[in-house]
Amino acid sequence: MRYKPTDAELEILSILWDKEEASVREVHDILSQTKETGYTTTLKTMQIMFSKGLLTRSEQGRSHLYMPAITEKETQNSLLSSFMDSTFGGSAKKLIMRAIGQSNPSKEEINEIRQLLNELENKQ
Amino acid sequence: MRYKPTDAELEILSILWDKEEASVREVHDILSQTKETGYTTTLKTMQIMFSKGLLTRSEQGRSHLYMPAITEKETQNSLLSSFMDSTFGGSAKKLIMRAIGQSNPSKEEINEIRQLLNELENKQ
DNA sequence: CATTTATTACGAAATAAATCGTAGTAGAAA
DNA sequence: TTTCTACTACGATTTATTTCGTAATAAATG
Repeated sequence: MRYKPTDAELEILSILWDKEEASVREVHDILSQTKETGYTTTLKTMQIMFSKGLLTRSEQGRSHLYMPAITEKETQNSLLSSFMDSTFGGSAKKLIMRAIGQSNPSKEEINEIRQLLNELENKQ
Repeated sequence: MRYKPTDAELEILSILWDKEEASVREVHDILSQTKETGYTTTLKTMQIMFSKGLLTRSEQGRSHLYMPAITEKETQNSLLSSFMDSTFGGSAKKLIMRAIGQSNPSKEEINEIRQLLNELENKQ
């Protein structure tokens, strides 16, 4: 797949990953809580996403019900890898260390990360 | 500061962070090793970056010597934080766990990350 | 049945980013 | 001195993305 959604597309995808499926109206109502935007803008963006294959849709009476066509995880992975390339010269370590340093994780989070490191080490 | 450079700008900044300072010609020669692009495109982009305050420059004979006006670290931090927001819903933990899982760190890298976690824990 | 409302479709404008061509010119080379 | 070369400046075009207005119409409401 490897399609890189734009910013506006990603906002809509996030809503749909959360709700599983939704009409343009529902998406727009959520979107407009945090962003000044017109209904037809949301509609048009979702139509474009449908035509690009980012969303699927089914007829629901006279309107449509939209669903994401790509998973949250594969999209995050693909965006993460291009972000890592462009901003951290491809170095995962640099990105990870910086994110840890910048985010001030709680004790619990630190332990979760430790556990993941242990698991990875055991697999090697 | 908090200015978010575009992709093309970031590529140029990366070269200048590495070389400290460089002429358009030098930047372009490096850039064109990995990317099909014309000299005046690089020039124009750097002029725009200068006018935005992303670069400074000094007269060097008839040409200019450009330097980054923002540091690598502050730029990475700012980009990291907006990437975290847009792609991982603001969750540093999710981003970190994913990056670790995806990157398959070596034993040495795992230990470096562990050490950073220990340091953070001791500070709390 | 007539009117209002909610929806889609779609063209087009607005905005942002990247690209390139041309003109002018200082300095180097012939 | 004349010609060539390398550089800047800058307008304009191209491409991508986002935004919005209008028309058409099905369904709901009065």
